[in-house]
Amino acid sequence: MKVLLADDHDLIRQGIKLVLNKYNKYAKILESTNFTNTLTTVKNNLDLDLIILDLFMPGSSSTQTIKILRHEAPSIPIIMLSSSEDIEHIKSALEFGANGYIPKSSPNEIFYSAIELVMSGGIYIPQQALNPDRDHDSTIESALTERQTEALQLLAKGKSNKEIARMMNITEHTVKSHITIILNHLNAKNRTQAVLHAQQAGMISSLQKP
Amino acid sequence: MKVLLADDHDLIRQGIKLVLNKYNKYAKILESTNFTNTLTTVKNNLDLDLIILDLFMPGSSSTQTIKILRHEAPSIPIIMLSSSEDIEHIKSALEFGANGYIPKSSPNEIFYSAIELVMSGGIYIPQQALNPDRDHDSTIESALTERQTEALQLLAKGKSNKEIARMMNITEHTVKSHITIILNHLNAKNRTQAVLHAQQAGMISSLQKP
DNA sequence: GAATTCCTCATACTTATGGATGATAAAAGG
DNA sequence: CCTTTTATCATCCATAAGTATGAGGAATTC
Repeated sequence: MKVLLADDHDLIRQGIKLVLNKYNKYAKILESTNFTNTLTTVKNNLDLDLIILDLFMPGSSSTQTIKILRHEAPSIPIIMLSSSEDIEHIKSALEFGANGYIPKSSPNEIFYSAIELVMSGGIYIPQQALNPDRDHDSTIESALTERQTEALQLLAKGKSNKEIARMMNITEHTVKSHITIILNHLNAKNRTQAVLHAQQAGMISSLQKP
Repeated sequence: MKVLLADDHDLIRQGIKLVLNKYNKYAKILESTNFTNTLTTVKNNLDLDLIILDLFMPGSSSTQTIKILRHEAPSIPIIMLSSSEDIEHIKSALEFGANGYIPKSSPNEIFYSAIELVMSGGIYIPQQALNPDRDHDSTIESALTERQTEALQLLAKGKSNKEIARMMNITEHTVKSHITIILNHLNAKNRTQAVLHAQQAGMISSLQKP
């Protein structure tokens, strides 16, 4: 297996190399740290099995990079890497021909799996690219108290005030009090917006069932 | 982890159980071998983490099955299984709300990885399901009509009925008509749930700011 | 001990949502 | 031509959601 690792951060390249080596002990790993370097490496190694590409690399915009690489090597799978979880960039990367996108914050298992699937010809789209990210703590979050946060979690499951009241063992009145504060804090005009904003701010625990 | 394994072939269920057990030693695996059985099991176990569904099972057509299951449990990930690699079937399965599709011929590693990724919230699309025009067909839409879909998009931005009415150039009455149908279709009790279910089903262009 | 914050509950009111039901017109398809 | 689907609008009604305002008790902080 021959992989190109295009990222300008030494540390990250190091980490990925470890993962790749676990995935395949005999993987041949090429590296590049800027755009021109990446491009020439690709041109000279059209037998690459995979390109792992940082979203932000000196020398070219992310979409441009993908576009050009796709043109040079239409059949080599490209996995995008990014520390930021900027949704627009992810979207355009996938549109321009990337085969997968992996947030750098992904646990190793996800990383393995995504590489495996993309190498086998599939496309992997992570949760974050579908629903806005939820990993970084926000300034808004600290503004909500414990009970308010509890209410928000239930709100974010689509529960009604009555249901929330029952589940939190308080009256509907109190729920309304909480919700009003939540709406204000999230700058939302109604509960649906509150949920959306909360999702965007990463304030909602991810693995819950409605 | 609680998984429903819906397949009428003993052998296949056996094999999948092995894979699942490797994936998670303590996975609780339910089984069903026909459509009605599958449906009741789902209804009685809305806390399922995953449904693995054979494309061809006695009692219902494949798309119908997906459709109905999606309706009953809009937020449970569904992975389709199939021995045929009929592209049309794969496509319609994905269109009707499956979160992933795995050919039975897949090597175990792919199988394992796909389960992992779908469970973590992503969508896995295998090579077979992709045609030349990859940007056009990746939209996962449902049986909602055009105007209903439009309304849903606005709903999913947290807009009120009044706002939706203004933006769609119709009366609030009509908006309500649309929304009522949307709620039914998504098996949601209120608009917030509708948005959540639609997000899960991949029915919203979720890359938009609220 | 006083002030503050949080949680709780309450009343009263306005507006939003959602369901039931039905009518009309246009378009599509047999 | 007839049927079905879709989109539109409508009325009536019940319930949900949201706002304003205040008040009491517990815990915390100053």
